[in-house]
Amino acid sequence: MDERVSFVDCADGEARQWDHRAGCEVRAVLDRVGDRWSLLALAYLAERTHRFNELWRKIDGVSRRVMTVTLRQLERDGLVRRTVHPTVPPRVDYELTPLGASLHRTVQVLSSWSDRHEAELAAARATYDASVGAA
Amino acid sequence: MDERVSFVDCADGEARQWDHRAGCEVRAVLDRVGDRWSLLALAYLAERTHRFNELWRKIDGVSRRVMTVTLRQLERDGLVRRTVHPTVPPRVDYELTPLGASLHRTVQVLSSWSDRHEAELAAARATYDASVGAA
DNA sequence: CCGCATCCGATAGGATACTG
DNA sequence: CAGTATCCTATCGGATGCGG
Repeated sequence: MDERVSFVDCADGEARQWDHRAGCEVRAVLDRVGDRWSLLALAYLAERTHRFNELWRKIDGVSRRVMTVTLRQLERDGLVRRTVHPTVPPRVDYELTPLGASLHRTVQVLSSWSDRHEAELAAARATYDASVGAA
Repeated sequence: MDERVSFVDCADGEARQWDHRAGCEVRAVLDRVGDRWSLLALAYLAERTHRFNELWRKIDGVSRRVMTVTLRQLERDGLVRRTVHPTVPPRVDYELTPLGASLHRTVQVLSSWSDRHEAELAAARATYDASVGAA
């Protein structure tokens, strides 16, 4: 039997910056959407197309610079389509690609897990912290 | 109809450092296992119980300090159980809790998505980079 | 309106040396 | 063996101001 669990071992067709099979598959996703804002942007765009400022205001808390960077990364990965309307003033629409929608749906599974188990996590933390404080 | 997608809107029973409904549920998970090593540790522990150095050597690339911190966090969240054997030399076993195993299984869904779509992601990036280089 | 450039602080995480 | 302590760097992301 294999000594490694599935997503640990991987084909690593293309070398990553962190070599030696570092949980390649999941990491590939997490390295993209594991940051603070990507998933949130994905979520809003899953509803409907948004303009830049529109999205920026909804996510309020992110700086414009980071909003831009985030969207660019998502665009680069083919998760989001960016459409520039050459009007005055300029108008840029962001919408999910089918790939992005697919990822969004997949992430909901994690979201759902979190939802179902957040009480357990909180309880575990409380127990742990108590035992540490007692010690 | 609701203007927000499910995991964007949340009860936020407990305030987070980043207020205003920041994709709470997914973030709750990602804030724990979204780092560089947690998922990898989870993966190895899903195979079987490991001793500290055993795990540390497998994940090779992580420093001992960070390995410790990572495992402590997982323990605090109730995902990993830490057992100290009062022997000489000391021996500490780490194993997944049922909750940890559950999370691991859930994360595999993401892993699987990444597996199925990594080609598309790579293609999208290639296209994007080419169009940027051409411009 | 959109987004880039610059600056700057916070933090994750690596290297190394030391301890029970 | 299983950590802890200290130091240090790299990266992320916020603030602000300019430019098309």
